[in-house]
Amino acid sequence: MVAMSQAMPLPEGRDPTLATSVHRRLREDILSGRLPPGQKLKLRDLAESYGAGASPMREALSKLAAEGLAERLEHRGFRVAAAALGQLNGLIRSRVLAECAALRESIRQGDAAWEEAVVLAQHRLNRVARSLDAHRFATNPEWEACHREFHRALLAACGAPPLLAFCDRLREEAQRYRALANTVAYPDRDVAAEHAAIARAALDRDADAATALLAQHYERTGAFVGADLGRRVG
Amino acid sequence: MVAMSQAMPLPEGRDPTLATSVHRRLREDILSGRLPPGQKLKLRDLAESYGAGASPMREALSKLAAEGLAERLEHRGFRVAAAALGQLNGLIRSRVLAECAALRESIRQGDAAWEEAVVLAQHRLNRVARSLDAHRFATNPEWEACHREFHRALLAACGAPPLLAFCDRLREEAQRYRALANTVAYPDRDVAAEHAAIARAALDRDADAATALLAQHYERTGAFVGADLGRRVG
DNA sequence: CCAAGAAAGAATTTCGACAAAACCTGCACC
DNA sequence: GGTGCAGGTTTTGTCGAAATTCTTTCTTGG
Repeated sequence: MVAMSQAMPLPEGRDPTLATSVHRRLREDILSGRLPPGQKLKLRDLAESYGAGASPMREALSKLAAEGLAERLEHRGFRVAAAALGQLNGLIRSRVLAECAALRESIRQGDAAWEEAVVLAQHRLNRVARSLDAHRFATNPEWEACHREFHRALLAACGAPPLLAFCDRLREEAQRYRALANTVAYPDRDVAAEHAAIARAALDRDADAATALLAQHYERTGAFVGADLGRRVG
Repeated sequence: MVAMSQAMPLPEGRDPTLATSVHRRLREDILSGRLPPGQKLKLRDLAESYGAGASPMREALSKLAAEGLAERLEHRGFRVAAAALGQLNGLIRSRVLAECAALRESIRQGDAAWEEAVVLAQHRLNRVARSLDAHRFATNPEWEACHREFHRALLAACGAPPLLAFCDRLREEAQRYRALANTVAYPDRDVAAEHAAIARAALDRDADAATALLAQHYERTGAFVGADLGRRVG
């Protein structure tokens, strides 16, 4: 009964509007790096390639611009958001500050359910291969999803939904930078061990250690990506 | 030469597009409370009242939805974002966490220019009346602007632009809640003294004291607004 | 030869009308 | 008496073309 009354009147994404569908696809293309930073987004071409009119396209672009994944130039159209070294640094610093604050609060407030969710997320992350190919690095979407869930689980108990949404957005943008650099960067540090250390510190309610490890985790990744980005630009 | 080359090719907001113009006005109407939370936003009515077609209106609404000031319901149009007590609490907690993190970093990194900017912003805030009317509370836009600048100046040196942008957004949303409750709430606490205390602690590089005061500052305001909101709803 | 200006070309933005979905109302039926 | 279904109505979402703006190119004068 409950299931039915939930399934029928709230199908959520039952018949997504063309604008939102295009928005999702376009976002995916930007995050994956298929649309490179700075690329001009011509309405005509996009409309043709995505099979939509001008209105839904424009709506999607406007939304992307509000999310920071595209830039809008008045009367000059849209382009994919730039990806410069300076912006990467600001992004990483923001991530460290925001996530450490959320993690500290999560550790302070988290209950047993939160602990279990962290344990579970870490377990699932460990059971998935990071790369689809054993020799060459090829991003595994499933690992990416588990990775995201793990980090979200850590912060989930902070009781500040807007902050969590912000962390999600930063995570997305960071994923974009990683995708832009990933053909080269397959650093052989032990990411799983880092995750384990963070999880343990969090479960031990050692906020100082957990936040320090988390900050290190992000700054290290940022250094790799930044090095590759810098090499590519100049 | 330099002045001319700066004035001509980068007039920034020279000829704002109709969509952005409408977006600004609509946002102002939501933030000021003229459009109450939950209000249905019918495209036809809006288009008529703002003197624009469907396309720019829809684009503005889409942007507002991405910013969190409006909600989108697929195939069911838009409505002004809700303003419930639970959301207010999450908002305040987010503000406290994000701004305290930014302030701590700002205190760690701020140089002499940052100190001077803080002093200046506080001075300017003190010279403006908080209410336009001495007897009854009537929001003074100039005071609001100075208030915003003061809090921004405090965080400005943290070196994390995305985090600052996030704080701006939270500040806006908080301003909306204040506007929704302001007919009643003219608490006679000494806000100027609170600001002075925060500024002094920051300039003394006492991060613990400064963040504690800042958190108290927001939580106190939140308590007032929340009390009024609760009285109105329940 | 270089600079400034006009005109053509291309792109963005906006409008008005069309199609599709949701909503409301009234009616028959269990 | 309430439920479910058909009708019309309102509202949203989409398309294609017009209007405006930007960009580029070509010309003209110094």
